[in-house]
Amino acid sequence: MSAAAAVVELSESLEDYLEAIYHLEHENRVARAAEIALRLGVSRPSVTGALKALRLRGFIHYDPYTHITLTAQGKRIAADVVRRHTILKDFLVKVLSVPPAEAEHAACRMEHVLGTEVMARFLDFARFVEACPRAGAEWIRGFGFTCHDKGAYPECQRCLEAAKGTGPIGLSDGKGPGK
Amino acid sequence: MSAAAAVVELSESLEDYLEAIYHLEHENRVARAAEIALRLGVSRPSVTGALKALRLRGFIHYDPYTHITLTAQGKRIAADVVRRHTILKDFLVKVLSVPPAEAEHAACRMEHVLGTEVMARFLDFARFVEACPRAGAEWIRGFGFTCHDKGAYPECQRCLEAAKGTGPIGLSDGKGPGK
DNA sequence: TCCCTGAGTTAGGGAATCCTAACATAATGC
DNA sequence: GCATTATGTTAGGATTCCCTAACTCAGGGA
Repeated sequence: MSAAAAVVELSESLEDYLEAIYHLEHENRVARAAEIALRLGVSRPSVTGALKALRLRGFIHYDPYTHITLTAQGKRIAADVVRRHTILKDFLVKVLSVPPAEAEHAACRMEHVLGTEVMARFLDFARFVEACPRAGAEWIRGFGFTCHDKGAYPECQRCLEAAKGTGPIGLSDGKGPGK
Repeated sequence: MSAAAAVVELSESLEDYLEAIYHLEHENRVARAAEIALRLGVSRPSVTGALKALRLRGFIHYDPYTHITLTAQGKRIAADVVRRHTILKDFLVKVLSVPPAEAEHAACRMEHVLGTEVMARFLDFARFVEACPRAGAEWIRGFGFTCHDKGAYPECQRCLEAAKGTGPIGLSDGKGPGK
């Protein structure tokens, strides 16, 4: 959209590499291939390949046997991926009460597939819920606690009972084939 | 985990094919390759390849030049994908007020990456919001309307103003690099 | 200084997914 | 029944992403 729009489409995989480099650069000032491999659970040759692809696109400074740092453009993209990740994880944890470890995992996947508009809604909603004095965090907590502590918000039980029945949302009753 | 657990891991791509076949079977009783290709925006040879992969895994009845139908197992998996899609789209539209077309697109991507637990939270939350007399649909609509009609719920404006500021959620102020 | 170790790379492959071009089959219309 | 058209398949290739095995390079210790 804007002039700052990404010229090159990044694959999910390359976004993951960029994100890892971003984190490692923050932790250690530079990223090293072995650490990237460890973090992403891939082999070192896979990292080398990805680094070449990222350099080709102008996202990292890199030459064989040198340390790796993000270019300005790379930093911008990586920061955006990290931002999306954080927004999604926060939403999952704070609004939907998904356990942090699972939220982390789900955010890792979701971060690559949602557009700017949808991301903005996730962010706004989470903020709204935390800020709204009419319902807000307390209200949400009523929902959240049901996942861990059925008795914490007794006044919410009635709503939850209703919600568990076949509501207007969802095709089935929620006991699909599972997986 | 259970005996009903998927024995074979399906790729996102194959899940999409299965989903398309499911819909076409419902619309036309049988699915045909050209329609699948049209629906998924791929070439007909790509469909042939996918059909072989799905047959190999026991998800469809299929022989060259014949019509395509889902096996019992295929139907189960496909129905689950469709269910996830519906839950996510409903959530995006009803809770986050994402425009239907965009919600459709986002749901298409999300449906492949979220586990059972997270899906359950999305479903429960949407039902809860619609069922809760304390806040529920009205409350959510206050949020939703802000996306389309700033003045509809004036009593929500204060919360929304607060939410727009730098809240506890999100790394940046929301004006990231965009994409 | 020289060698050893570990980090990084190249070489060579495999799986998944898509494509185009060309061929085979089925269905339709006269 | 036969030609035309639409549908479906095969052949051949490109891309992405990952792997293992083997080689190269750089830095630390004797």
